[in-house]
Amino acid sequence: MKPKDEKKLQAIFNATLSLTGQEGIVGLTMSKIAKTAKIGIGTLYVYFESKEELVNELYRQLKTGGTLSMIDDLKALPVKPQLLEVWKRTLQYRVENHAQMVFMEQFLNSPFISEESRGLSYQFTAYLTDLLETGQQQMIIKQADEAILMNLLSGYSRQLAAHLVDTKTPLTEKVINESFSLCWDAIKS
Amino acid sequence: MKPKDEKKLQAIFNATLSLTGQEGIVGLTMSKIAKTAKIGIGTLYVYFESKEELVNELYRQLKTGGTLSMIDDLKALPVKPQLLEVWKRTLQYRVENHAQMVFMEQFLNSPFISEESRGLSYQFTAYLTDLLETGQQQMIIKQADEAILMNLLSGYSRQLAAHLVDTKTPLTEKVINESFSLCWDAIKS
Amino acid sequence: MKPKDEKKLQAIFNATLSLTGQEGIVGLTMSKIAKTAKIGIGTLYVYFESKEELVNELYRQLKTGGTLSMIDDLKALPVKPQLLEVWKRTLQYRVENHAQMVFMEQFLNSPFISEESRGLSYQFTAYLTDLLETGQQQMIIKQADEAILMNLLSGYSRQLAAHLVDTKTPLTEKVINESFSLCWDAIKS
Amino acid sequence: MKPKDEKKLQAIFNATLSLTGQEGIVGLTMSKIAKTAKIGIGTLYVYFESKEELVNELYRQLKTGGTLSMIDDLKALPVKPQLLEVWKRTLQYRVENHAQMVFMEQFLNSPFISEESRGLSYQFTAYLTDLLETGQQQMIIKQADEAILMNLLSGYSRQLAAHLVDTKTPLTEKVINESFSLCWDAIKS
DNA sequence: AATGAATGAGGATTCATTCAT
DNA sequence: AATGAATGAATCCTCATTCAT
Repeated sequence: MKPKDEKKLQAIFNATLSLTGQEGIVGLTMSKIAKTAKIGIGTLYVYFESKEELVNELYRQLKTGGTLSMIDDLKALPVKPQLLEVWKRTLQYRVENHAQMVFMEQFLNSPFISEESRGLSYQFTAYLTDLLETGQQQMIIKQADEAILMNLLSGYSRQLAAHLVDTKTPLTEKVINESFSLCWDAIKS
Repeated sequence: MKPKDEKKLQAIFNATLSLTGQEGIVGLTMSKIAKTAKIGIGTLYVYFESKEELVNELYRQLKTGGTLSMIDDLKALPVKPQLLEVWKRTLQYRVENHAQMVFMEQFLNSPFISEESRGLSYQFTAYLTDLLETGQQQMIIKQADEAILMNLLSGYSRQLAAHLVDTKTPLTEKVINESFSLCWDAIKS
Repeated sequence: MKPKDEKKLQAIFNATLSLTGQEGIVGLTMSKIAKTAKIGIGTLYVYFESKEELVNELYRQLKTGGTLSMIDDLKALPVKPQLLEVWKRTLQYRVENHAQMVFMEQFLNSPFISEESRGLSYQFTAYLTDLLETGQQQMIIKQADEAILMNLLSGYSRQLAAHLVDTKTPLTEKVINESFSLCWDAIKS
Repeated sequence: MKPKDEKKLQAIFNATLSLTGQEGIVGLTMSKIAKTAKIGIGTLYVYFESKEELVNELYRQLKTGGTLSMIDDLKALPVKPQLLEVWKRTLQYRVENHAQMVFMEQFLNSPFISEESRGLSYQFTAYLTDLLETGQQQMIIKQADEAILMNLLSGYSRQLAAHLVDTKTPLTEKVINESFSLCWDAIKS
């Protein structure tokens, strides 16, 4: 990759996200991306060697620039408030960046994904697992297998965000608190 | 659909599921399906008018023959045992039929899905919503918005099953009970 | 060819003519012929070894059963009345059997035509040439090259019949007489 | 149509005409056209969206660039000399451009023809009808129905040209004059 | 660096023909 | 004799990628 123009790069990524939202990753073609990004097809190949590279690069950017980046300032908080804040931010991010979520999900099941990209999937999980472990050590979270706990949080968050977007329900404080309350009741010891 | 040979029809569906599991719905081609099902490409078009029809028909069959069919005998049970049994069966079904789950998920985000197929998505949800409502009337389930409750169950179940398959963890009674215990703590009033 | 059932054979020919009239010889398929003739595709191959044979056979039948058969009783007439009668019958035949005309024309330009079929094209022409020659010997027809005369008659007849069918104009005595009058003025010496 | 390279466009049209001449419009395939025009199949689709568009576009070009364009300078001539000149030019054009004539005829009976293309068919006819009407007003042409007159001219011209090409007879002045003489005798009052 | 015309491998679909019933 | 399911070669068309400008 030899990014020359940051604006063009963003236009390409935005076009890719927008098109995936509309027709799914199945209908994604290089010429549509170029047209939507208002550049020539040839130019696309100046920025990315192939469709596969484009799509993996976008995935990497979303992973590192997305949920992962939003937790750095929270690590000092106690477990429950930290979890609430993570819950809130994650829901917010997922609702506000639905196109990104759709892209990532479809990408994970596509033949385009590289081994390297697949590795990225688990970094946020790792953070959450750590947090839950801390809670268990403090005796405030159930002593169940971490995967059992983790999957509730991540699966619920994913599904709820999708539901809110699908039904165009706004993400109010009430929804955040009610849903987090369920989570907490589920995992607290 | 003009099913002439039930065995061939099943071979086609199995081939489609198997291929989707390997390369995702993006990599699904008619010739691969035919080759995997050990029939001629032309034969595929004797059974289905197009790729779209094939894939929608398979989805319909999975929806009506899958989770939906497993709940008829439970409706007499009290809410909590009924929910536990549904939880158990759903997890079991999802773990044992992972290819089907992957197919359905990818299909929902593909450009192949017809309006009619999209309508099928919500029947199991409707059953669960009913059950939760009954629980609320009996004052044993939280008075939260049903979507808030529903999404926890469905999102968790989906994620947990995927995790078990991914990590090749067997679905033991312990896992079923522990995970259901989380669910129940989350939604009980 | 092993014609077993004359009715079925005619049903096949009628279906072929009807379909050619609707979509041209380009859109002619064996399965459409079978469906229109209300027989199984397999049965078609009991009557004809191939599409090519079917279509050549039909052509032969039209040629020998059509214009060629209508002139036997006229050969005794004097030139002008004979020509008028041929003109009349030919126009009538062409207007009433337009589907046949379309089929023959398209067939002549298709890759299906066999050498043998191509030979059939010229029998009617030969009769007309003879008749014109007789007229020339009797000094009532111009001493021009026969092809020059012939092509006027055949080209005009073809075009006029097509025009009448196209504009749904009925073939009245007036039209027959006026058009023949033109022909006669053209070729008389 | 987005003509990028005029030479390539002409190569495509020439290939199409040549192939139609050989095997008829039935045997016309996109890959044969590409191969004959010495371009890639994909390139064909840069110039034309579909086989149908290609073939309709060619028809339009032949119609507007062919017989229609050859009559502008004649409109000042008196009726008979004008008709003779049109007769001559039309014959010449048809003999010299036989592939075009075959293509247009087959195209008219193909399922490819669009409504728009069908409309083009009648412009030359309209010119001739006008000319004949003028002749009728000047009392030098028979007062017969114009269609009766028209079809003789057009049908004869078509047939004669086809005959000349078929028998490889050169189009001499003698042929032109003799045939026109027949026409004139037919229609003069 | 930017472009888009050119390319052909690959995908969906059709259709003449075969063959077991 | 009659049938139509089964077949795959051949067709139309798409799309990732290249390359000359």
